[in-house]
Amino acid sequence: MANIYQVAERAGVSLATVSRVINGKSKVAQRTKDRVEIAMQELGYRPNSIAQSLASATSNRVGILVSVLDGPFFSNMLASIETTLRDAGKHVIITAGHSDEAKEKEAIEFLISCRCDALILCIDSISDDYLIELSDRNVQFAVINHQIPQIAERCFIVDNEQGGYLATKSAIDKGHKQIGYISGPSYKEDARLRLRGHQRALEEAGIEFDADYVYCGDYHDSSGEAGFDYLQSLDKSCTAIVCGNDDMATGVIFAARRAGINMPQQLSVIGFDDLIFARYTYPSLTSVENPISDMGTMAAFWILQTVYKQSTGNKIENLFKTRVVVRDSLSEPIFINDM
Amino acid sequence: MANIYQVAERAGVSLATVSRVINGKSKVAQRTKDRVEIAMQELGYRPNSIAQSLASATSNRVGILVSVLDGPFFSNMLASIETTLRDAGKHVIITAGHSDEAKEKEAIEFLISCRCDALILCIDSISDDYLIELSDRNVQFAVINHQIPQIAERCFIVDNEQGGYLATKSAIDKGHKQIGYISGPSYKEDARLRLRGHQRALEEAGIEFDADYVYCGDYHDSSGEAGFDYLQSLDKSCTAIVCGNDDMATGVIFAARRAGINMPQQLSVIGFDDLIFARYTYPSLTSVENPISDMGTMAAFWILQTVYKQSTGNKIENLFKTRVVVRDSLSEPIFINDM
DNA sequence: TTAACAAATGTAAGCGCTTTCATAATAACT
DNA sequence: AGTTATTATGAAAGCGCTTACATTTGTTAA
Repeated sequence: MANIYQVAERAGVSLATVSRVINGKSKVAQRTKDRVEIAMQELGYRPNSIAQSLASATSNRVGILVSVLDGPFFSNMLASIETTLRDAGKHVIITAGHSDEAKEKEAIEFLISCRCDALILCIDSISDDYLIELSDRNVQFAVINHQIPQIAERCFIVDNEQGGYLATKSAIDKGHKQIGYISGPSYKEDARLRLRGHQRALEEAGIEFDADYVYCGDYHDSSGEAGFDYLQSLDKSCTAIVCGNDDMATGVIFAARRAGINMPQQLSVIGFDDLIFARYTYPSLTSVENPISDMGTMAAFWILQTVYKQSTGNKIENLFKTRVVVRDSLSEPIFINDM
Repeated sequence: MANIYQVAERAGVSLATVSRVINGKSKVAQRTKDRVEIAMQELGYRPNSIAQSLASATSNRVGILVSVLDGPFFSNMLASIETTLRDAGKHVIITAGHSDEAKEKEAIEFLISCRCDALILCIDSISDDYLIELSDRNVQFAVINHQIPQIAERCFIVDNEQGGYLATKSAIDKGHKQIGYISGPSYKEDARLRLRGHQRALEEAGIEFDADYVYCGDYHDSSGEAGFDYLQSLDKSCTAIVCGNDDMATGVIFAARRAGINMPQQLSVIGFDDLIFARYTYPSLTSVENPISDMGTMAAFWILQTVYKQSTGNKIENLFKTRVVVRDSLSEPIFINDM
């Protein structure tokens, strides 16, 4: 493949001029520019991005760390990040951290050693301190789904409290009063915030919060099943169960069907994340939309503006609001007299 | 970050020697090697992969083209490719072609201009001729899910005919005789092969093939619904419907439930691909496993061996067999006398 | 016409490595 | 010890660009 010298020779200019027309920064006379462009055309020239990177000390690479590559949660986000960054001529290097602190750190170091200009991190297990240290080391990065006050401007998060609030409120609005809640693990900030939103919705509706009606799961469907069994065992059974995520909601639906419960007539179920399969469950799952892919795009914009000094014309928002996507799993409760 | 000169200076050797210990190819005396390694340690040195690429004319990049990044079909494959290649120290650049010929070509050219050493292509719309031309241009690439006789050794495909055969056979084995088939679009090779497998299974069981019981869909769930409606309108209604993929099978399940049909008692449904949501449908979907992620891994191995001359110790297989994953949507038919 | 300045282009030094070839050090022989 | 075959190391060119600086060309005003 042709290189810059050959283009320069063919166009009868020096290689510096060719470089100028490639980068379009400094001024080149229109006539010379045309000549160079024709020469590039004729030779099928493509700048060697590796040489460009070496010479300019900018790799045009952005590293992405997600906990898992497969699974529906991140793939939309990856897709939108990739599109945004590719349009800006950046390459994306994707790695998985598998929710393990050592692996996450290793992945970050890998991305740094790839000379990424910036990182987008969806971390699970890494401490805030490590990230703050990274930021002190002058590593450029954005964080998705995790709030760190010291570096808030580079954190992009969903309003989990609001999501939890909306989920429970949508049940209350339908007339539910006995509402169970299956939470994610309490060491996770998002799980705590969603639960807090749930409480606020109850409070606001004048329904007393009863900790017995909260089951603490682990975000996997099996704990949804366990949570359902637990909630069933209580004195007053719930007419609705709000879950910290869709996986657990699926577990609830499984277990409830196994128990011969009619949904949504006897039991409404609400999830969180609105994953792709929410529409495939039966009944199809009402869920709180998690705008993870918008957050990815925003993080990409932030990087383009902050790191690459490109003005994308987008206003940077750090906090994303949720909304409830209503499907069949939520309906008015049926009150059966005196059971 | 330290560079190779600083390491050389600290270790009291020339940079050539440092380069040798980095690459581990040529011999270096143990004593010098130790000194260099200590120096690298002390300086926290990491070779600059960009400079390495430029000097060695190997980018260590592998480009991946899939039709869509989101969606469950490719994400497993991406994950396994990424893992395999990263373990071998290669970077992965991922692009999406969106099932559009122009975009797919553009994506390929993008990957080439990224100086990828090799490509893994999951193409939808690009002609064989273009790929053969690519291969003549000496571009190294593997193709997944598409068979091109002239370059068969770099094509990794699933045995679609066998998959179609197994799907229908599993219905026949349960006692079904009236089996409808909803095919993917006939311009797609995989759709044709799956249908051919279906025919073979019927033949083998002595069931006469009736083209009326084949509906040609487009691989989307809406065409599953349409296919169901069509098959219902026929004289003899089917006790089982075999579908060219899971999306259409989902459509069948939706439409059948809307029509008040009990599954699987009155109707068995079989899909193809065994996507993640197959277990979330109700009834959960029996489906033919599509080992797409194994094919991805194999393509990665092939590249490591062929392009990078690393012996991975894996035997390269080009054809992948399928198996049926049995779930609730398949059962014995109930024959109702004289309806 | 020419001095004074701006705009366009060229020159050349890197960027941090790999790799060929030459040289120095060591080992293995008479 | 002297010669030759091996092995370890160093010197230097080059990968294809970017960019600071130098030089040339073009433009304008006196």
